[in-house]
Amino acid sequence: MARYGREHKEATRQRIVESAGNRFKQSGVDASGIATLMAEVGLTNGAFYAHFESKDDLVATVVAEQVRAQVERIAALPAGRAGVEEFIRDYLSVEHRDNPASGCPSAALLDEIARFTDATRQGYTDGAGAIIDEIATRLSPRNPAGARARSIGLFTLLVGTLQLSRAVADQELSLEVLASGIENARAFLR
Amino acid sequence: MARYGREHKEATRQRIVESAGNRFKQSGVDASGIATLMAEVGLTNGAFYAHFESKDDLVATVVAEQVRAQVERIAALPAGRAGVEEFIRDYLSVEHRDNPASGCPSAALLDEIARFTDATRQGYTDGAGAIIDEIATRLSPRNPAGARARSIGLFTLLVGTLQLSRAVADQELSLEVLASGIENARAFLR
DNA sequence: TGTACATCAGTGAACGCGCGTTCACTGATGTAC
DNA sequence: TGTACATCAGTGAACGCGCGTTCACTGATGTAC
Repeated sequence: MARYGREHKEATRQRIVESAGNRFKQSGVDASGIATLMAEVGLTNGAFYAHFESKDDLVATVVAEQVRAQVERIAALPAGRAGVEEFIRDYLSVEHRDNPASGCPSAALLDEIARFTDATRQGYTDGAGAIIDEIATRLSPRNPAGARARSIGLFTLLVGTLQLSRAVADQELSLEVLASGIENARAFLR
Repeated sequence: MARYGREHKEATRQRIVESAGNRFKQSGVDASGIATLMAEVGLTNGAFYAHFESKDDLVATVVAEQVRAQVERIAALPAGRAGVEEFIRDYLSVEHRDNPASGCPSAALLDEIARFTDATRQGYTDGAGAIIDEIATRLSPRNPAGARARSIGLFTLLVGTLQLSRAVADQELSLEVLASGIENARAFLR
């Protein structure tokens, strides 16, 4: 339709990436069709290919952007272990459990990422590495390399715990899983 | 075609459930079509509906069967903590990482299970509860209830660790994740 | 023992549907003269 | 200042395809007489 300034197309692309990120985390990638995604940002299906080569291209972009955002969320926490404590509480909260669309992409998509394209997995890998580094630095600012194993343990524990709390149909068990997770995660602070 | 004894239909159904289980864990549920699944057991698409009401019905059956098999694998381990140690080593092995089709359904499917039907999630919940009980009994035979939090922690750590090792594109990082996981998992034995 | 019939697991074509992708077109705006 | 044109983000119909599901049919076997 209209002709816009140079920044307009980039802004539209960004809206697609963000909306798709929410939708992918909520419903899974396979269940999120292009036409639906585009309708959600107020456009029609055809416009998609002015922004992305293919759905795989979008998936790679979205995964990279989502995991980058997760890195930033961690980086924005208070310094040191206090920040990690806050992270654990937020991560294993009922609110996070019940709102995958705005939550951590690893919790929502990790087992699917192994089945995506190499480009997508590479983008995820870079972000996962940054998350591990960020947590390790907070666990042991003087010797982050020595805290890598614990950092990986804390991260995988959080992801597994949130996934399990979302999967189980029993509300009581779900809450027990979250509470146990907080307890278990704190052991990694030592 | 032929008319068979009473046990034949049940055997065919079981072949579908097992083959679908492998396929679901390998490629995901959405990427596994009925016609392909049936061809894998040497039948045509139409025969599927003599065995299951719908694909959702199959998914519920497969998830319940898969998680039940995982419970049995754990139950078959040596008694006590020695069994849990063996479980950790097997679970976080390169072989398990590279063969999702024959591996743990939680590692392959956990984030998707949250998006399945209530019947499927209920079946998963029952199995997950049995896994948690089984591990807790091994961690603390005298007081399994007191070991529930650690049992949940160990299980979620294993699932998250294997998922991450499968997702990352970097072979070195993947091995580091597995090695760290073994180290971290052993902390739950204490 | 031989024949007619009932059973029913499995066949395979067809259904409507939504998928990812393509493409000729639109039309509001910025630019050139 | 006014007009003609180029730009290009977005439109929307159409494509082939595989999906889950339905259904009239097949044909080898067990059973009844």
